[in-house]
Amino acid sequence: MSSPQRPIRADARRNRDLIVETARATFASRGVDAPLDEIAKTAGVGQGTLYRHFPTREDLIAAAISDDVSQLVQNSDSHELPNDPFAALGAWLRELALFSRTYSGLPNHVLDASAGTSGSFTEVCGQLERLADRILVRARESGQIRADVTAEDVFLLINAIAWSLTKTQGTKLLDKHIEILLRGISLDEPQ
Amino acid sequence: MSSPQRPIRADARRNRDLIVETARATFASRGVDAPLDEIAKTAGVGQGTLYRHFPTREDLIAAAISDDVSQLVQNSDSHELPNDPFAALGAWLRELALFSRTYSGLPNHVLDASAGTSGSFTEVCGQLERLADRILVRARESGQIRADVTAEDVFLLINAIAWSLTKTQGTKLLDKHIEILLRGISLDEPQ
DNA sequence: GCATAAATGGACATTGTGTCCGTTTGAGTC
DNA sequence: GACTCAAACGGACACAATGTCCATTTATGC
Repeated sequence: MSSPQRPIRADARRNRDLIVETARATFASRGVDAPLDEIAKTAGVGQGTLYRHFPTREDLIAAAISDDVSQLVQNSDSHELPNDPFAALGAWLRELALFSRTYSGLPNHVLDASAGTSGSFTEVCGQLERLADRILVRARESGQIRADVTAEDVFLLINAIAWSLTKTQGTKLLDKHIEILLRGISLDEPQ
Repeated sequence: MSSPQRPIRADARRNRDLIVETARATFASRGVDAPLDEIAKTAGVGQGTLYRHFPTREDLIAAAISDDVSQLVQNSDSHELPNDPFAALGAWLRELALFSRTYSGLPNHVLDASAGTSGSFTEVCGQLERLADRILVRARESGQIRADVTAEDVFLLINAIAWSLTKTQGTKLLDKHIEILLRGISLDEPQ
């Protein structure tokens, strides 16, 4: 269909990478709602350049977290090795929540992205959602999860939990709330 | 300690009430993050007037939702009549979540307020949190709730659920997620 | 009526977003 | 190596929202 008429220019590629790298650092330290002009300035490019490469903030977020998400997808494989799909689900949910924390404010955008139908950020979230579905289905097939609980439910709930604890230190509450969630969606009492 | 040196002036009181009433309507229709200058303009007062009465947005939100919260507190009494504290908890959580929905964006501020230590909005949230505690304790005493689950947990979780469904129509998902929460915090399987 | 402090309201400074457009520059061509 | 031209650049600008400041107005007690 649409073949790249011309290869991307070297300086453009360089600037793009520089912006993404700067955004990653800035988002990690100041949250994903950090001023974009500050990122542009730190990267040493004009605002126009930043906005041409990433028309919306979420496009930039998508580019910034893309590597982390890939990592998350890979890690899920290692969780699936042990033959306890339920435990694998719990471990992965925990990892997802901890990741959310790395970039403060992220859950807000994840929620927005679920509503949207296109865009690179929605794409990245879709990856995670599909992965959640795979892991959930496996746990359900092994008879540990209620049949009426969908991946959408679990994804919404874990994102909500991550959101409500973005300003909380430590993992005590997080672990507790994940455990409550798991108990709520499990088929029979885990005890 | 601090006696009111002078009674509040009549025009000030009138303007204050006008602002609150306008804010209620605006917050209900456009969410609690609606521009404050728009509220001032709609109320027919200057921005300075609005900001003197309500130095922060959350002060204004507190004033706007104060009546609703009182209503919520009163309703809880009627829920407590039936001798099933667990069901009463569920009914009240549902009502709280539905209330959150009335003012889109509210859960964000509720979360912020939990961190803060003063301010009228924190005050209002405190009312709700104490109420949650009372209802939870009653359910726990009747042996239906896990001992390690606190009112803070429940308040955080119901707020998180309400947050994640602010843009969702209907109550299907909401009811489902509340049910998952209840199951997660219950002592033995409700089935 | 008059004095006075409270209350007013809109101009202003500030911060962040996103667009526009004159200028610069990289990459093929001769 | 000079030339061309579209791609890329960057910062000025328009816009939106927040919160402050202060000259003016007004309600209230005397």
